[in-house]
Amino acid sequence: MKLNTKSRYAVMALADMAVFSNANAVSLRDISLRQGISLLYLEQIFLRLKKNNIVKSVRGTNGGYILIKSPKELKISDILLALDQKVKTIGCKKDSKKSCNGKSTKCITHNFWDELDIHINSFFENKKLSDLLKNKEARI
Amino acid sequence: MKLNTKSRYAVMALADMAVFSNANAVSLRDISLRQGISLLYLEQIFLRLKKNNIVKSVRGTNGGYILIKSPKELKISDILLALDQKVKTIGCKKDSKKSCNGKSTKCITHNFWDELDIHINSFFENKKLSDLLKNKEARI
DNA sequence: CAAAAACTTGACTATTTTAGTCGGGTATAT
DNA sequence: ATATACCCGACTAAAATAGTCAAGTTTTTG
Ligand code: FES
Ligand code: FES
Repeated sequence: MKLNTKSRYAVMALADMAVFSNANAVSLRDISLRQGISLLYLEQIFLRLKKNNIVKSVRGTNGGYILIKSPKELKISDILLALDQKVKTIGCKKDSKKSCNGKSTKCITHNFWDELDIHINSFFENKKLSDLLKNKEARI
Repeated sequence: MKLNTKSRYAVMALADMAVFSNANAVSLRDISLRQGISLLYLEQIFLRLKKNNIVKSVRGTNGGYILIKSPKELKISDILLALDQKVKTIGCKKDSKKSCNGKSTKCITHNFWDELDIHINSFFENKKLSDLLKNKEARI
């Protein structure tokens, strides 16, 4: 039950932006240096963040990325969604007629996994990017 | 963010046992047929459940497995633990001196992931196997 | 204008993890 | 005896993941 690194880095990078942008664009190069994440990897991640309207870009010298929403408004669930990091603890589709084992009825554990998904998703729904910044001592 | 099938099948199989055992041992063959899980795979799973004292076995004809605790007492977290399905949403070790990016201080997001782990683990801690059986209509 | 900074994009690959199988056991009830 | 059912380590194919590469385009600044 692990989160993939793409999502982890995305949250990390956006948190970095929230701290270090002073209404300026933040370049991936700077984030890469501060957070120790590969620049090439960040590019790939920000491509998706941009496509999903989490950030907007400024090209050219002194360019970089800018958060579209304020950290107080940006939900962690928005970030994960942008990276296709769905919280689906099992493969069985909620709306499909087929159960996880190919039978026509839902299996004995189905409702339980549904509850789990809701439990986890609500955590991400209720957390804002700004919530991560509260104890700034923890920052690098 | 997915649960692996081993854990999923383990919960499913144990729920099956809770429903169909009448103080008798339940054979893997029966579980396999009822739940549509490969017998060979079940054997591998129950090996671990046995080693971790979730079930005990009865060999020979009419043998099978028996739940050690009652479904009311068996926590889902116990089951996951038996299968090494740790809920560790990131790789960073809690107690280690090293952060996720190799630096000596904890990264900006560290506490957040810790909270997430606690959130998910408490869900599994508070659910008992018997909780899955409440709406028996859902069973196959 | 030239050059550097920085974003854009798709494709590509090595590694790791996962899911599931195989083969050859051993114990026990009837 | 023999069928049933647990025991156990090793093995493999397929999928997911993490991360790289190559070849751009755009904009600022000297
Ligand atoms: S039918 Fe949905 S999890 Fe089994
Ligand atoms: S230091 Fe623990 S998650 Fe980054």
